[in-house]
Amino acid sequence: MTVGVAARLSRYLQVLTQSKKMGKDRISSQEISDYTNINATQIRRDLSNFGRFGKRGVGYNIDSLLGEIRKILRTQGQHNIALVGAGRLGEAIASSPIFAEHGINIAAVFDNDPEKVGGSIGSMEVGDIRTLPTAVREKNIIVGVIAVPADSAPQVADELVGSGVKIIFNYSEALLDVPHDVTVHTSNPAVDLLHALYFHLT
Amino acid sequence: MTVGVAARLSRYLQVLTQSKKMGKDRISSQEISDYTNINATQIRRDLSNFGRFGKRGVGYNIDSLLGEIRKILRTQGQHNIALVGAGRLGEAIASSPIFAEHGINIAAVFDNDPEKVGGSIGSMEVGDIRTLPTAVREKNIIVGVIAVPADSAPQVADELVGSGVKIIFNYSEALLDVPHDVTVHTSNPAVDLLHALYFHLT
DNA sequence: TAGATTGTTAATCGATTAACAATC
DNA sequence: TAGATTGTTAATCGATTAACAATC
Repeated sequence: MTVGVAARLSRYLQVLTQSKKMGKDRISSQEISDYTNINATQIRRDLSNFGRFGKRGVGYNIDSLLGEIRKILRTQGQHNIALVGAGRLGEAIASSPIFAEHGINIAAVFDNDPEKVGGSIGSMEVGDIRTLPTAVREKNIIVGVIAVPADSAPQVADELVGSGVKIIFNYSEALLDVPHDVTVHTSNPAVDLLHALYFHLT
Repeated sequence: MTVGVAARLSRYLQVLTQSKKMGKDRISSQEISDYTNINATQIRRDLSNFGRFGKRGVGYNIDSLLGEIRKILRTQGQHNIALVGAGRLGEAIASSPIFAEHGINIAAVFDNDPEKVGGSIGSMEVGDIRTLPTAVREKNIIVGVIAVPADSAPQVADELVGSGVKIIFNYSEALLDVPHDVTVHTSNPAVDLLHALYFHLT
């Protein structure tokens, strides 16, 4: 499977999850297209790579399609992730239902500020960053989320990599140097905004 | 210009901005590639569409390339945006330097909670959501950022659209229905995480 | 000069789309 | 049956990559 297909399947998953919440029980490729801006033919083609999940003239059953896509993406189980940074952004991430909804469990929160260590975020205690390696090993964590200011981000990235984390979500604007077997996703709303503006102005 | 090219140019801009901060004054396509995971040939090809900005054997001058890309994306000036939601996420967004660095100015913050209206975020006063249409008109705002819980997001989207906003950044997991001339970018870290995990597990 | 890196060509591959028969 | 929507084909387009001459 290519990167593109997996990324799109994840987005279908979100639309299905939300549509289910809104009480719908079936959906057409055209409806998914309206929400994702992905062409309806592309959606049907992506799904038909893996089986015949729809009913002609009717659409897709939301529950059964959710199950099929989860099976394809192997996101049935729980995944533990570590959050580094107990500031405003860290709090916002920890309190968001977005992760839990997709079986992603924030298993540990860390900070290097002694003022914050020992405090709590949601129901979790903020741990000292020096206990990161132990937590990563014990809780089988492969994903780390960086929610610290840009100037501390490179050091946090080193610590995550040193602890054995293989996927890093970087919410700072810093550039991170990591080994080739580690994946970095940098999330920068300003960058997205720039190209959205470009097309608006054109 | 296609969507892809504009999106990539925006990412080059981020790498250049950060590299400049780190004191570098030139950069090669290979270095940009290391940070973005975009193929170096692709980067050179994207840039050479618009001119010959590099020096063979040397690379690109960071200052001059920054200027060229800003010219191409027309992001020279200031853009005013409206932020709706003065909770933890709203505060995190308002206090982040990411937007200011790219000439994006958070011109107004709104909330519907009377407890929060009149309070301040950074140096800005939180306005009543009912004053949104006036602010959008007076400050020439075309971008709205939604940082409220999913259940209020659809209503906020309606109010933004009604006020004349044309680009919405949605940080809730809600699905938004908007007219065709309005662009919605939904930012969902959990969705990104799912497909990152897929490739790790494979 | 020798080494490095751009700019560009040519070839390949995946994404996108329109169209429509199949069928619920 | 009539209407709707899937699954699939065929054609097109843009992205990606390797390779390398040009040139700093």
